Amino acid sequence: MEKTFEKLKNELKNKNIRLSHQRLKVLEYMSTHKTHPTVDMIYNDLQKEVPTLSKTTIYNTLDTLKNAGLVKVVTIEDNEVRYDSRTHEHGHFKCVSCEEIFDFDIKFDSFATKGLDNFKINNKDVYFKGICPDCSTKQ
Amino acid sequence: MEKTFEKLKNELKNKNIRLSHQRLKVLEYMSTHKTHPTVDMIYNDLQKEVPTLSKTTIYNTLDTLKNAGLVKVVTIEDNEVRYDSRTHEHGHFKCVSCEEIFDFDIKFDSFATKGLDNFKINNKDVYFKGICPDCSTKQ
DNA sequence: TTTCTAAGTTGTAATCATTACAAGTTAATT
DNA sequence: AATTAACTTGTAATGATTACAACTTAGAAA
Repeated sequence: MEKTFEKLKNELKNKNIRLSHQRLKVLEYMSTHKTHPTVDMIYNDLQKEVPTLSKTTIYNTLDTLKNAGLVKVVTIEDNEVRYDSRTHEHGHFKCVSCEEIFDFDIKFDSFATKGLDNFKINNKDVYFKGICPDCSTKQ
Repeated sequence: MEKTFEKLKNELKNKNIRLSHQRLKVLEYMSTHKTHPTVDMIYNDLQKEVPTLSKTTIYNTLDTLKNAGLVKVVTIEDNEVRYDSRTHEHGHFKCVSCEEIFDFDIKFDSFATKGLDNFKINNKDVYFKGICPDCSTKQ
């Protein structure tokens, strides 16, 4: 069940976050591009529509959206930060060949963990790396 | 079953990686400090023993050790990279209050995943965030 | 042991992502 | 339409990581 741009817009309104032109553009971009983009990808794409857009604004906006729970940060590699607007629980798989990031379903409750009694868990991330089917057959 | 420094040293030898003084110092540090240190922490601590040590060497060495499978990179936050010499399968929990990273046992096979048929998985990372028991009681 | 050399180390400089900041602009309330 | 706190922008500062060239060394060979 994906959230539409309109729904996301309402969520911002409800949280008293101003609906600036730039913010809405970034939000719309995130809701239509499920590619786990980097700041640079967002910047390069959106600049075509909004030439005055600043990269600082994208950083600020993503931070705002992150705090509002509308986007998630994906740190699957140590040298790039990606953003994800799918906020339901799922895992991330990065193909080390084509660099694409795939979402996959995962039941966090199914984890058999030991040694976390009395730990308050607020956030769970599951990152896999390997080769995607397309890249496997190409080799 | 933790690997001793001697065992790690042999693993380097077997992989034809030269046993330079600096490399052995970093390796020894990693095998005795299970704190998931950053490059800076390693640098600051080791400089006391090896004053001429360069930060570049630490980056190079950690990269070598990573490729040799003797250390793992932990990217639980988007603004710091940590290193781990425990290479058996386990998860990482970061306390957002005291910033400490805890290891926990987890059976990767217990994951119920959907949508990863035909994906070759080479690497799995599980990152949790929250509050550790000590910080919970202090509040 | 001594010699030799490919590989490793070092310090400096370059790069790249992110953040700080001050001046100008705007959403949205009155 | 006026007001103002919040937002945006461009530039500059910061901080982590990488590139590179000169120097040093581990370890093989003689």
